[in-house]
Amino acid sequence: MVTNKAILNRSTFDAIADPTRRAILDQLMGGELGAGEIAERFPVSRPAIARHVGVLKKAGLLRERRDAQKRFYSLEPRGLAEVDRWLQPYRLYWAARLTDLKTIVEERAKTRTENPAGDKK
Amino acid sequence: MVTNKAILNRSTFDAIADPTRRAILDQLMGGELGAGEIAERFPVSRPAIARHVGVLKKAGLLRERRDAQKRFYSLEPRGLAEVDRWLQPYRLYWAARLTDLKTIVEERAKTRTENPAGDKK
DNA sequence: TTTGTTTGTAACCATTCTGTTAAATAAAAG
DNA sequence: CTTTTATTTAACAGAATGGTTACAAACAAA
Repeated sequence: MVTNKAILNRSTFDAIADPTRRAILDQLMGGELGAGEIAERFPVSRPAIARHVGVLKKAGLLRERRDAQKRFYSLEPRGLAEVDRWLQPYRLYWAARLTDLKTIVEERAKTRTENPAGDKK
Repeated sequence: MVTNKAILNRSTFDAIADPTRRAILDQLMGGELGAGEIAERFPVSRPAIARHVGVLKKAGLLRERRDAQKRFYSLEPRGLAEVDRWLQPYRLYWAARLTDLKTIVEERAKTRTENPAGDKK
């Protein structure tokens, strides 16, 4: 048994795997939204949205604020930062095209990986 | 017949949602690997790995090279670049909030978007 | 051609999603 | 206290996912 399982928080990747949940995050980029407002923007029932929101919340991708019965949700992007960290080493492969090479350079400096194919700032 | 339902048009996000598939990608960072070599590294059967590889290939995350019966797989990072592009706007969020402020200050010292509750309707 | 090696596909099964409708919870309003 | 508003939770059906074993296909070697 290799048990190469938990490389990092599984729930984050599961959370963003679903297109509806990604769309919810996209909507929240415009700012905080109430639960009903979110549901209105999708062709599925409110309970379905409530559960999607629950998954996102559990994955730490959004924040909840309560006011009376209403619940407002906003982005908590630290969870996505985890995905970003996972992506980081792969970024070396297409690094030449990115405009923001700073983090790549830093990453490469500490982890002496393969060929340092010409990177320039 | 039986409509091979295992491998349909799946998004990149679905492909990387599975921890085994992410681990396969991680293994391939070390360089090209044969199908059998990949399977050896995991506690699941070869057919299971073959299918995971198929999903990754379908998602455009890896490339296949054939030599006799053998098949070698290597990273095709353009697919992950797609994830990176999706992540891009969110990166501004966590960057502006609390992570790696040094980089932020240097890179985009002016765009300190703290975005206060914008209800756009 | 026959045999052995390597790998993918088919069929099957258990488990996990995702969506629905109905009921429950919580707080304000009347 | 009862009703209205806002939202989640419960229960369930149907589809998708991921694992297994058995079989087929492709190719090299004998």
